[in-house]
Amino acid sequence: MRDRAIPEATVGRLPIYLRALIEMAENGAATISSGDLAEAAGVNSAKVRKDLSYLGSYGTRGVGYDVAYLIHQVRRELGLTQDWPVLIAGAGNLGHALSNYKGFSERGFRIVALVDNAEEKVGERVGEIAVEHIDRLPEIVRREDVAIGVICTPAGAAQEVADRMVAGGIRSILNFAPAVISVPEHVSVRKVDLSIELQILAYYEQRKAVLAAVKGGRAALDLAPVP
Amino acid sequence: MRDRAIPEATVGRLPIYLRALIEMAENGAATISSGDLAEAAGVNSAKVRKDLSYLGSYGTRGVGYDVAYLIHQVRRELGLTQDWPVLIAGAGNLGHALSNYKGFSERGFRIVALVDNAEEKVGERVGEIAVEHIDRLPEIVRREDVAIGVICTPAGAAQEVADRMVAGGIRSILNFAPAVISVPEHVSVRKVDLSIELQILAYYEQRKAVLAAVKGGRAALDLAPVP
DNA sequence: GTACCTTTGTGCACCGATTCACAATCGCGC
DNA sequence: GCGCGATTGTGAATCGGTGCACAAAGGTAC
Repeated sequence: MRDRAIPEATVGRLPIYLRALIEMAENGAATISSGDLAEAAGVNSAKVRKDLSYLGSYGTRGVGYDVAYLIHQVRRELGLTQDWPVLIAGAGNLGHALSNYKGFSERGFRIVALVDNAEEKVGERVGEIAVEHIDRLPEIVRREDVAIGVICTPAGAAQEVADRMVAGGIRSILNFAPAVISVPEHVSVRKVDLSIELQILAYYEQRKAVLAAVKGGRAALDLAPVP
Repeated sequence: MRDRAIPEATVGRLPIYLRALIEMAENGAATISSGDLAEAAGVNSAKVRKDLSYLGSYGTRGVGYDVAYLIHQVRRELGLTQDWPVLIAGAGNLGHALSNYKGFSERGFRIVALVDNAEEKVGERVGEIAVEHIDRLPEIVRREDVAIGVICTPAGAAQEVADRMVAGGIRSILNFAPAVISVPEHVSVRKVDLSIELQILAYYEQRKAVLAAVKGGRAALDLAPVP
């Protein structure tokens, strides 16, 4: 288990473990068992152990994992030992909120620029930084060595902004616009669609209502006629 | 294929198809093939067909799917034929941004209340609504028949807010706080963690750098010593 | 009415991820 | 230094999801 390439699903959970571990450390815990970490992360313990085993054998049988050491290893694996300069495109509601979001800076993501295509927004101050025009994107990317871009524009502008980010040299994109964007092979994209999450909840909510109706009697006829 | 229970992965894609279909409809398309829909949604066509087959056989061989009819069916399946009143807890940056977010109302999610525990925020106007105190949550939920709650508080407050939501009668929660929350069996939870997404991008970004270094020569020694 | 073209719906093989279950291993107390 | 209780690390079974590939079926042109 000592080569590279961690399963995608595991990569998605490492940040959760990391958060839990940091909390443990703050509470003064020196070691933690897979069971306790699993509880804190909301998964089962076998998964925790298998996930952590991809990083190496850092646990001690009969004892658990050294919290501080494990934090270090997870950070290293995730690439969080360095600072990541981030550029946000779109100075609307969401762009503003993300620019001010403490959770980013706390984890080593430094918002170095907020760009927009609207002239009237340029110069507006948002927290520490001022909105710049999107035309200056390539220059900013070069100056600050930005690798990660965040798209907070309306859906219609998303693809064009993505293209400009890629042309400017950005290699990873987090897309909040409700649109599918396409990028070259070498660029990573992740998307967060706020309304999709609500739609998924609506589906299960509706399902609960339907099931309750069925269980309640009459409507069961629709599915399985009583003999 | 005519019983209930759609695979989770499919449920997650239906909103994407829906968005693409609505765009098609606006562009005047009457029918669409699985191939075209796949392209618009960024998946492959077999997946589209299989996903849609869970809703029923709504396509016509040799032709494709009727756009308007398919929109109706997807909406019905997702439970979007009705309006969903939504309550947001936490009037910080993110709470404000989400309250104003057009994407919610466009899809039938009506923000009926924004609550916070800070007295000084109560009364503050955000778009159409005014911030109310979280103590009034149960009353609001009853009055507006709220089923869905959104948590936009700091991590420390998330569990307590979730508990209050559940106690107040909310049955689905979308959690933006970077914390794992636990709720009773009958409550659905989905979480969106903004900084986790960036951490995942950081991982792949770092990996690309490592791989490039390896390919570039020297560093390959770390992994596979040249004989 | 028939032949051809297109596109759906789905059986099947495959793949990654999850979970179980247990041997291997550690620390500790005596 | 030995035995016991705790906990890891991982094979193996299983599960859900993906994608290929093709038969079934509708539309169209002549």
